[in-house]
Amino acid sequence: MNLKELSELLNLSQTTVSRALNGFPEVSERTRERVQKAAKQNNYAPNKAARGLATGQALSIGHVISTTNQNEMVNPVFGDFVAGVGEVYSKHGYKMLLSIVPPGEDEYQVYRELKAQSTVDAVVVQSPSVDDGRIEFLNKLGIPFIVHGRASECKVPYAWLDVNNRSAFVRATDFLHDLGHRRIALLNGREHMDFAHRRQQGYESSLSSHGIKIDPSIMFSSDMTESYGYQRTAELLKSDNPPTAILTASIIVALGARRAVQQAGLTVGQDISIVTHDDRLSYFHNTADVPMFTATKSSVREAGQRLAELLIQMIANPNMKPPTELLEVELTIGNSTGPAPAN
Amino acid sequence: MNLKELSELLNLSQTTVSRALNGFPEVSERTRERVQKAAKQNNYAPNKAARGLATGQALSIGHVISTTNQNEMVNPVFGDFVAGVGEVYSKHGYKMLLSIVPPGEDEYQVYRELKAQSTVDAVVVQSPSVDDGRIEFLNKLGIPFIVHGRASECKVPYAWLDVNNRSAFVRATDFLHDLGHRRIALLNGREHMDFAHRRQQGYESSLSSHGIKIDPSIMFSSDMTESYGYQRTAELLKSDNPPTAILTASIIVALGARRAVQQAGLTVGQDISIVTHDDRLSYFHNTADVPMFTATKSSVREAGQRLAELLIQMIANPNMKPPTELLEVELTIGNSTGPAPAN
DNA sequence: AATATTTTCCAAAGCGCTTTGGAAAACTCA
DNA sequence: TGAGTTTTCCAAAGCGCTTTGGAAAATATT
Repeated sequence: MNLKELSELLNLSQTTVSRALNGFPEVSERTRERVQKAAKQNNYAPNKAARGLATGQALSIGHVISTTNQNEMVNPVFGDFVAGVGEVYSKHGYKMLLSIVPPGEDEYQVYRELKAQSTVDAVVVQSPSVDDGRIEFLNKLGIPFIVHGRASECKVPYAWLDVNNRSAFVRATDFLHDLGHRRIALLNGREHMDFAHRRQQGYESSLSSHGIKIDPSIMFSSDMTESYGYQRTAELLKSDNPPTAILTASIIVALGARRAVQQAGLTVGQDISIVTHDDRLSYFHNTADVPMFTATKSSVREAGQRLAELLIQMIANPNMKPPTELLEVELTIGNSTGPAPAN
Repeated sequence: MNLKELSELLNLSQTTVSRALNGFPEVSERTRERVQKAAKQNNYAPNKAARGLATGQALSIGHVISTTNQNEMVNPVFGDFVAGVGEVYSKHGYKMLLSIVPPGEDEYQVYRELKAQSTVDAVVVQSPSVDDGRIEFLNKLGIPFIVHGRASECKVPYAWLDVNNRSAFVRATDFLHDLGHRRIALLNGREHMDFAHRRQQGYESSLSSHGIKIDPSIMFSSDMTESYGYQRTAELLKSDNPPTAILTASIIVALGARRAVQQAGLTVGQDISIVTHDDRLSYFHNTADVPMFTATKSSVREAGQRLAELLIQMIANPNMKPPTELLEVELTIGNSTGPAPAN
């Protein structure tokens, strides 16, 4: 069923039917109701391509995921982020267009094509690195976009929504310091990723403000896997001067760290404290009465929702200045921390 | 730059330019090269809406994810599956269209709209339940689709690609039996999910064939979270008649189980054996020289790739009978299993 | 009753592409 | 050389929608 058929069925012109459905004022309520009812009954909906062609809008938002950079899909955060974003898209009639860049192909070329083909109205940039080139590129290309995270070294204005990773890790480190910990290890994500870079800044800033010297030998940076948490922690525990506390970048890493601690016959929260960042992923409920881990929490799903809202505002209002938003984390005390051992 | 402008630039008709770019034979090689070069230089690509309108093809494939059914996005497998699928889509010029159904809204209505609007050429059905209604619905709706998994109770023919979950769990259980284990617990996924249902069948079938009575008190079914693995295992270990081996549905659950075992002061692979299914997610490398867990392995990413290829074949060839494909798993021996304790 | 104003509707253009049905040009062959 | 073939190209229709510019009908104003 297309517009022509529907209008013939109703003995109306295509214009009137279109206007009735799109809420234009120059059609009587009686007619509008009649049209809407018929559309529903006949399961009519305007052809997306035709509508897009006529209006110049794609009603789609692009997410380009590169797998050459293997880290992207290592990202367990992806599912929850997409769920948050997509929910809001749906409410506003937008579709999410996911483009996976196969290994060996050029991510920028994908953006160029999206632009040339008018496939999307805007794009979302995920997992920015410290000096992410996509921001400058997309600005030049002239396609509206928003970044989930930031790129520290990028000084031009652009739209972003980020968690305050720096303050989160300041607070986490301060918290451990208050418990008497003086030797605190850091199991960070890859350091070229902006979020990891900022967390490290927070960690170092807190230590410095308490007069503790920064010791690169207990600071690590890697993909955030369980075995990474396990390996580094096991090594640390065996070292000459083991830490009394560990700061990890994700629950997965924290699980690995905990495994190493237990295997060493020590108790988490007594012999060794662990604080982790927690993206509140739906399959890691760190939310018992007393949570498993003391954590800086921030829901990646809610971040996605908010980011989508900002982006849709930008599309509706192309001349607005790029919005930015910084989300603060919540520090929740769980079972994984306690006073530094007397020693 | 659109087709008209490009053709004027080249002093050719739009037809000729279009044909040159789309590989039609009735244009000379010299002209074709000239056109292709100009297109590249001017960064021309055909407008997607216009092309879709003219050809009747959307060049998009839909994935509809319902969040009312919270389990879907709890699914940590999502990211890797999408990566596999998307890679293949890209190679064939397809885009992936992700539609998140917000809580409280009707998933079927989303499919109806996709159909009415001709937004997609086909859809992928993920995470089918035992009696999944989507299969019958989509058959009636008349939109090509393929299921990742199967629906045991659905008897009409439909396209699917699945892992042989039954045989996987037969093998895993047999393996434990061969090691002398007689009391084997099952930490399954939600039982209405088809994959979980089939795994349970495999488990039960193996036990029965060895004359072991099935004991529902050591069989569990839940969302596959770490704390689920931990809780159930902790309880099992405290029970009167604890198992000597545990079969888990995912690495995440296995990690929880391992935590409980260690906390009870026991050793995995000695006091208690664990076998898990492993979807080979990119952020859980269970691939050391000797892997952490003995596991039935099957890459969800590769499954996605293969499934995408099947679906694209179906689109190209609408009358083919629905393809089906069953992937066998690999059983790899890791550190988490050993002979049943003498006792 | 005649005119002005508002409400209600429509015909047709245009969005950018593909594709049909030919025409012109170039080439064969008798 | 003239008729038939092939190669090379084009004008124009059509995909299904939105939207412009008016016309007809209904209502208000003098």
